[in-house]
Amino acid sequence: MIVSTKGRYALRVMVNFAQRDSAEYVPLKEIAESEEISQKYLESIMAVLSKAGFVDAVHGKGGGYRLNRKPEEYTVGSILKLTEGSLAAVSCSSQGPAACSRTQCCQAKPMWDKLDKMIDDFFEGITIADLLSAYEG
Amino acid sequence: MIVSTKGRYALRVMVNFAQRDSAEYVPLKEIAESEEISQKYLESIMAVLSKAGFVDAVHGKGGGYRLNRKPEEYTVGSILKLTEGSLAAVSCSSQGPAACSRTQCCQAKPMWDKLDKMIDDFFEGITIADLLSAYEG
DNA sequence: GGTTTACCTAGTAAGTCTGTAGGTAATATA
DNA sequence: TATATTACCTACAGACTTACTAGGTAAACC
Repeated sequence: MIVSTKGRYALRVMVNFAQRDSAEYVPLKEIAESEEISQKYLESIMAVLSKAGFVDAVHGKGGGYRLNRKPEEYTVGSILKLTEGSLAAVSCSSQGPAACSRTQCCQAKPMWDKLDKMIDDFFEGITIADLLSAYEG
Repeated sequence: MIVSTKGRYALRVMVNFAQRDSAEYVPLKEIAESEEISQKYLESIMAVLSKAGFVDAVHGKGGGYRLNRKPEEYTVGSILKLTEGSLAAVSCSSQGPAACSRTQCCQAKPMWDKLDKMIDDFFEGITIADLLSAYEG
């Protein structure tokens, strides 16, 4: 599996926002109920989206969250990379602690690299606006 | 991440076999040392490959494992699906306990389906023979 | 001051990943 | 027949991830 509930919930929430009046702030509670997602769990997801500047947030009554760009300006890739951390097909090809010592001689490396690029291109080619209009590829 | 060490080890082992005399049986110990994989962990992977008929196995001295087809007859997809269980991009689109109740109205479903097909086509289009000859796509 | 909202830290039960440990069964060789 | 060599089997375990829950604090509005 490449995309967990965290990324999928983030996408659903962004689509939900996109379906509403773009000027209106919607409280987390309302989104959570509308999407049947645990309110507390959704908090952690909204925190990520808010911190990254994907949504505006205001406190207090009448507050909540709203998109700050047009739906077509959010790629699915940008949302998934933000919430999932990485969309890499294998852990070994990345830099860092999981990096593989056989990278130099790995006969599968070009395959993983090509797959990573294919997946990235795929997700970067789809926007929230595409999902809104019942995306069919 | 979509492919864990289990699947990657399986691929490496299959490539290792393909580089040897196809008639010769190679003991697990030798493969494990050659690939620097834990012998005990590799046992569990070979058990899967053997049970599925991907390799022949014989007990006793002079025994071990060997391929029973030509390298070009093993797709990467068949090996990964066998060892990983599934290559699905999301858990919710599959049948079974993880199935999503929103399948009917899910606006992202066509996207996941298309991605799954893309990944499947990708892996089914590459064979062990391709990896042998330094696959470059 | 009180309500409504976002924001923050911490914990946790269940599952997965990556192995280990210790045996039994089959085959070849002496 | 005895012994070594190999595959095969069951069970466990520590670290990590996933998908939450619990309980607060801070900001904005009335």
